[in-house]
Amino acid sequence: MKIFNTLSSQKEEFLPQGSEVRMYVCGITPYSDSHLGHAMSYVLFDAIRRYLQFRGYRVKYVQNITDIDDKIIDRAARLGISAHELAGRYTDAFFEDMKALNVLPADVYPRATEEIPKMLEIIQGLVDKGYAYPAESGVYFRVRNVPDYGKLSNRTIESMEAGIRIESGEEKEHPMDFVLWKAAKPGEPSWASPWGPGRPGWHIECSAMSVRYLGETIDIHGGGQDLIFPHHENEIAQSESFTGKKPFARYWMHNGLLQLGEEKMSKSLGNLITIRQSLEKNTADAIRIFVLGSYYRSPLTYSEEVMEAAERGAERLRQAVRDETMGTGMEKDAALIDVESFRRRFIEVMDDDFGTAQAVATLFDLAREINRERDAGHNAVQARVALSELARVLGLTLKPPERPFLVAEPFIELLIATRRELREAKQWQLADNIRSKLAEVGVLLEDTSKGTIWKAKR
RNA sequence: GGCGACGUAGCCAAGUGGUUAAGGCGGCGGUCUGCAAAACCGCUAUUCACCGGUUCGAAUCCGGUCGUCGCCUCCA
Repeated sequence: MKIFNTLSSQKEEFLPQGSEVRMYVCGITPYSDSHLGHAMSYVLFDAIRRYLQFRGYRVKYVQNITDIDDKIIDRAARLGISAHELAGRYTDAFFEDMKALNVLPADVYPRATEEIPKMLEIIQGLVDKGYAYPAESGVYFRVRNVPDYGKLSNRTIESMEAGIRIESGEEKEHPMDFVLWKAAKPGEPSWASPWGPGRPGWHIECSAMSVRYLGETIDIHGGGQDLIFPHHENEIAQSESFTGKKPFARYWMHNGLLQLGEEKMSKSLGNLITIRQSLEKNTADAIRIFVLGSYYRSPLTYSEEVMEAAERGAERLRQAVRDETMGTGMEKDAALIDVESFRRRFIEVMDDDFGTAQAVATLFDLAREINRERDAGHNAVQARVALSELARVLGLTLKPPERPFLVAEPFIELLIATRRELREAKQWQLADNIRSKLAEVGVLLEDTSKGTIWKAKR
């Protein structure tokens, strides 16, 4: 298996340290609803995790929740609630979104506010070793003591100095130094520390959680490309300085960013589509096909049209696995489909840095084979089982979408029965009328050899 | 300005030195159907932004030009 490692800028053979893959993916800051950019990242890493398990690895997956930061504090103050309450609310919403997207839960979701002791331990260690220094406004990391600072984002301290503006009142020894511990301002939530009451800086939590739950060297560290600098660069600097062990993470994986129109979809720009908005119009399978239909390191542009295409594709796969359309008198599997070759192809493309786009294409090809056999009167059971199984590795359920007409179902069935009688009496006009009227209210009928089936139009 | 990514059919998107350039959506024609839908079959890029170069051979490597995007500040 090969993985593109941001650290080396090339594909490397994946060799985990042990039988259990230790994986850390940067999580959210819960101050508003999560958007499709988040969905992209977490769907991807979910697929990676599922694939590693499919290949026989045990995986320990940790994802942090940054439940204290400037934006949470600001937003909570404006709403007149506590930062804790606000963060809790959006963390719950995030979990709901993930569940709806069929993202498997992480093994641990550590929250920043619950990991303060470990952070203080690391900060103290960094101070003791001379990698950090306290000042009035907080404790800072001394970037110049790290000779290889910039190795992940491919930049040097010198090259960055040019564009840096030094703000007045800065207490930092060097403009690139970053804060580990922020001294509390009046009215802000704070925790006691040897340097006075305060709260953690942004990067320290990931180091603390990573080390605590996964050890000093982890296998895979993932996140969006927007985190490469400064977040992951600083994580490396502080973690490796603290533990004295390199590398902090053996494989750094970064997904490309979701674009909306001409720009990146992001909270700060405000041009976003939330996961729940998207789920109102599209199924989770469609969103996953949209995300996994291209190479994860490339940027992906959202549009209604592309989502619609993904939805139709999802429907096509569902059609192939469902058995309502299979006749009862069909021959069972004449072993006409070489299921193993599809499985091999799936593994081959996924082994090459998680080629999900080609994996999805493999699913479509298998679906076509299944449909072809069905048309020829063969019930390709094994192939359909394989399609479901491989789809599940990508987190696709291929289950029919929820039918939103629960109460109306008996009436729909009644209309279908009436229409059947009309068709038997060759009252085509009336029968067609029922079909088109139902279509107008979002119920699509299909007359198959086994009878009429219906589905809800999304 | 520095670092990085990218430009493949109407749209999305694989492929990164050598058989007919994956797959999805859309479109057109056909099969099936009372008609549809779904499904299947066929067609839909002699060509991979442009210009040079290397090579027996390049979408794939090198140089240049044009264009798009990201990061360098909070962000998946």
